[in-house]
Amino acid sequence: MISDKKKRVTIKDVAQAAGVSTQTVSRVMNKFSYVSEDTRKRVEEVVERLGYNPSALARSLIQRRSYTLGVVTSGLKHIGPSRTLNGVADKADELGYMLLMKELDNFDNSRVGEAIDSLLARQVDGIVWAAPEIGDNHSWLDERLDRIPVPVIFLSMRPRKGVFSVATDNYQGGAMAIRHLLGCGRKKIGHISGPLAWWEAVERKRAWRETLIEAGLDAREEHCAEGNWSAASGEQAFIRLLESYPDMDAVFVANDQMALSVLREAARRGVSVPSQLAVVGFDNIPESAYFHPSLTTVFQDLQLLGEQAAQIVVEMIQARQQEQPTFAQSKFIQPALIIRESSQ
Amino acid sequence: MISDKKKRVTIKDVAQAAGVSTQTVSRVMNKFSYVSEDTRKRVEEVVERLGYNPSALARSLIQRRSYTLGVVTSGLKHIGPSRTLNGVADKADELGYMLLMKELDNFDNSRVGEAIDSLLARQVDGIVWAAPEIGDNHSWLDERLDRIPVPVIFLSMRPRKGVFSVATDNYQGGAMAIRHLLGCGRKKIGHISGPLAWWEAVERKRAWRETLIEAGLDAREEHCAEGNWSAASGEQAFIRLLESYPDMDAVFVANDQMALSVLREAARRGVSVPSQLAVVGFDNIPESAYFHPSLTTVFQDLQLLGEQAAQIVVEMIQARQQEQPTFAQSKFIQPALIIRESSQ
DNA sequence: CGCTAACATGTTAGCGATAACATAATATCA
DNA sequence: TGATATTATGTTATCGCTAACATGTTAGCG
Repeated sequence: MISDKKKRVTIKDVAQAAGVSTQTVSRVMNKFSYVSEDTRKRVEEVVERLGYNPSALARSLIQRRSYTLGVVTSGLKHIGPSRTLNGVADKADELGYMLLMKELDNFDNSRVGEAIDSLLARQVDGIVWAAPEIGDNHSWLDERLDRIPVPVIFLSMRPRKGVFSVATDNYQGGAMAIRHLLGCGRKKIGHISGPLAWWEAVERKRAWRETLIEAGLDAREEHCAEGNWSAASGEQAFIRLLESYPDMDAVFVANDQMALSVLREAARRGVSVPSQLAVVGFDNIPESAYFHPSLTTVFQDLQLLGEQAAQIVVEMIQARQQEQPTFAQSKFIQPALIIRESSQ
Repeated sequence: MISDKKKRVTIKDVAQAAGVSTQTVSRVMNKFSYVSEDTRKRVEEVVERLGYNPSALARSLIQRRSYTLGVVTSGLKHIGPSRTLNGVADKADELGYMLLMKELDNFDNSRVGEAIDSLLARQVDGIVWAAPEIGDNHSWLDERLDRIPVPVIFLSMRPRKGVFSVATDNYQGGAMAIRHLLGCGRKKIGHISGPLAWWEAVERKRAWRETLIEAGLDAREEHCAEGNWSAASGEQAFIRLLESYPDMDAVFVANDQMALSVLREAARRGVSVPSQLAVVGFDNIPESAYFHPSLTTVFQDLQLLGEQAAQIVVEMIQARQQEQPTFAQSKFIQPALIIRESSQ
């Protein structure tokens, strides 16, 4: 295989071949400026013939904008984050932006600065921070955020004053699940939470506790077990919960994967779902409709979450372009309860 | 919120503040060149103080390389493609590359040119084509590929002469599944395939047919039903298959999601798995270990697939840099059989 | 017919960095 | 001690494009 040493076709080559200035070629490529029909035709022909593809890089450099968004993700191997990324990608594409990705797994705060710098070095016009809030992994924000010269939007983050964010309304989702179980006549509702370092897990658990208390029922710590989102951890948590809360008649599980384990372990032990134990999950992964029994769950639209994030950050970019002020907002996306066999 | 109108700190600002030339600053930033200890200190201090972050854009322009890979993905909302992307991202990060993403769902070949151009316009050093081969969606390759001036590697594509590719060995995976079932004494093995426009689905089906024939057994068209990878389609396919092949004693299902439906539908109809019907899936999604019964499946390492792709494309880039020739190769990654309850 | 407005094109400068070359000071060695 | 190598720094010319300004040409109007 012979390596092609063909040089890149530049605007100069086109200009020369068409017998015009580079500026004229630039005008043809970017429309909306005075070029005679005649010249336009001629230039377009040359462009076609030489296969000219303008360097977005050079353009970004002079225009000081790249039509590129930076996306910081984490846990991409899980379905949730990749759904979100998909939403961001779709909307960005629709709005004429590309995505520059930075995966940031198990990160300590020291790697954050690096990640941001590497995005900014490439002139991204805005940043979508799609790594979830875990422990204090967003603490860098206080001292670093206002030194970032482009708009940033955060996903799945606890609302903060002066910061743009979008998240599923985890509290509402949890409350819906519990109210549904209450509506089905259940009174002893346990909870298998996600890892409580996660903001989202805390919110779902808080919804469980507060909704039960509002209804005048018990929500003690022994009625709850903590998992780490994985099916394996769900099994363990369920086993512990069965011991600490033996007469429980329903369980709200913080995600579908752990709920799957609950269904299986219940089947194994001859605990009948839903008659003896009602189960409600969270997420609505595609498989959950095909669990046995099918799983009642809280649907969160992560695709939409991503789309909204991209939309908002682009609006922020445009506002800044036009020197309009923007006002930080924390947006919530409402989840929906999907009732299936496991709860009734 | 007042918008910061602070200008970007450039190499010139640093040079001026430190009382040296921009070239010297450049030398300090890039190491490995003669700079006195004294000057280096001074410049580094200024860099720190002003918060200078060199423009990768400007550097890319003059160096004609961006340390960025283009990734073309498809179906990111599914777990498979995002696992692969995760692999690419991890390895790219490790090798000092960033990722410029282009999502290409339901694409016709006309959008392909656009996608490639938009990546090339941003000077990507290489391209990872992670959109699977479906129908003739790779036909553009013949006439376009050698006009792409950077290395390209294709994932999950039928091997082609003169083209770099990496894929799971789907045929081997299928063969493993069938041989395992034969080893368990099954003789009437049905198949639920993926959509046969997909190369991967075709390979798995071919493995089913040929392995059975090698063993002197039947593999007729009525023993097979086609799904579209989704759990819903799996259910339908299984129902059809039960009619066209009523005395089947095992079924090889082309992915785990469809296999999940098979397990559920079997349970519903009182068909006992594995005693009456053995089931083997493909993929090893995390949930499959927690199906009831747990699912025997063929594990394909998509993370590794992505990593290998990134690794190879970077090697190609380096080879080209040093004007070494490269020789196209089609690489296969071996899957592994994971035996669980559903087959024995 | 002269004056302005709209159209059409070209020229120059510069985005922010590095390559390539030039220069000067110091160190090393025959 | 002069020649050569090493170290340290600066100058100039791009990379490929567009902004900003300049200049000409044609059309429209009172």
